[in-house]
Amino acid sequence: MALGHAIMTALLEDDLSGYELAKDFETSLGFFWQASHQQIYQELRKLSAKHLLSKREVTQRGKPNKIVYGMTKAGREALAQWVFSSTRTQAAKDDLLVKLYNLDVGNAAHMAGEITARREEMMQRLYLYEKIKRRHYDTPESLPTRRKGVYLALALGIHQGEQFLAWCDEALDLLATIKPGQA
Amino acid sequence: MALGHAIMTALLEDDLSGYELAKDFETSLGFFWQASHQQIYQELRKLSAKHLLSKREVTQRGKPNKIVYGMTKAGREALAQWVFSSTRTQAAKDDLLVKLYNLDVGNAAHMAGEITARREEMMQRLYLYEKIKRRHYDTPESLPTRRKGVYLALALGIHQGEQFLAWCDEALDLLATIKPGQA
DNA sequence: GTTTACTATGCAATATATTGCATATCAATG
DNA sequence: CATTGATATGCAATATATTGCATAGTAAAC
Repeated sequence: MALGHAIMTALLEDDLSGYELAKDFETSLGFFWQASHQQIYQELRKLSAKHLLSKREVTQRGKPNKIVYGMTKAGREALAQWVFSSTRTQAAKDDLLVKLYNLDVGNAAHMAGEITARREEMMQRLYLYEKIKRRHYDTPESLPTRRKGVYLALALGIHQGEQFLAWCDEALDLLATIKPGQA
Repeated sequence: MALGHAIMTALLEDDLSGYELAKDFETSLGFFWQASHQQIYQELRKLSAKHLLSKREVTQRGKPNKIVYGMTKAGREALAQWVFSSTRTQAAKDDLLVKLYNLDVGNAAHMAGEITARREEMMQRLYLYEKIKRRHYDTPESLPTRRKGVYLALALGIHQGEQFLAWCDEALDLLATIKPGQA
């Protein structure tokens, strides 16, 4: 139940409602673990049923009331223990790669278009990563321990992003050599 | 139904049984899309129910009979069309990154162990990738179109793998600075 | 003043994935 | 000769994820 652990991780420092969590997942931890609001709401209910999270309703003016979740002692313990479980590498399942296996003269231009779009997307994400890095994680050695971990996740995102850009360029070059009428 | 498309892609060149497909998925396409045999068998039945695959039973001596699947005309058309659908980037969901957000002095040594294991795994995979590349994809510009696509997938795997190794080294260096008794 | 966007949560149905188990034959290992 | 491993397929149950829809108030835009 990795989503549960991702949610608990996000709740380590702040108590949040499902809506706030869903927003959070679009940035920060969500860079590495995406989840829709439906998934988050369901998981929150499960986790609080297991007493890993506490819930309390917060009355609001002008807005619907929200249900704010927070970690319980049991939750903190379960999360801390989970870190010690061993997990294997998971292959990144990306449609783009399956599509590449289907490359032919007829779809080469479309593939180049998709790769260009991905490149653009990644550029924007990298810009954001770099901004966060410069602002909060400039001198990793002097960070408190937990933030060193966050820095490492960010560093992986940056490295992989940069390498992805380089790959896009290589791919676009090679795709450009594919002309209709060839084998 | 991306798994279905991955399966059809694997069946483009050869007709295969579920068992053979499951083996194939451990190498080649499976580098980029993992699936268990249960998933594959179920998906095969669905695809043949939709007439995207044909099935025939092959009697064997000394082994259980196998059911061999092959692409139908409808399957080839559906697959070719799917390539033109647009798909977004999916964040790689990796437990390791969520765990890193939970880094503290107590689990730093464990995290270093996991990263070392991942590094080792990746080294072996890279060795395999490089072997395949040298043997079959040495001069990408002169490959037939479809194999250019496979080459690009492989190139992405190699680039990302190499960058992952570099990240592991950085991570292990930083983790080594975490000593019990610090903040 | 009506449409759109944001806050906030949820149900229901379907699709996809994982885990555990079951069956059956043959070949090789110990 | 009993166990293990490879070949070959499958059911059932559960877990996880996606899609579409529903509700409901406020604020800002047009």
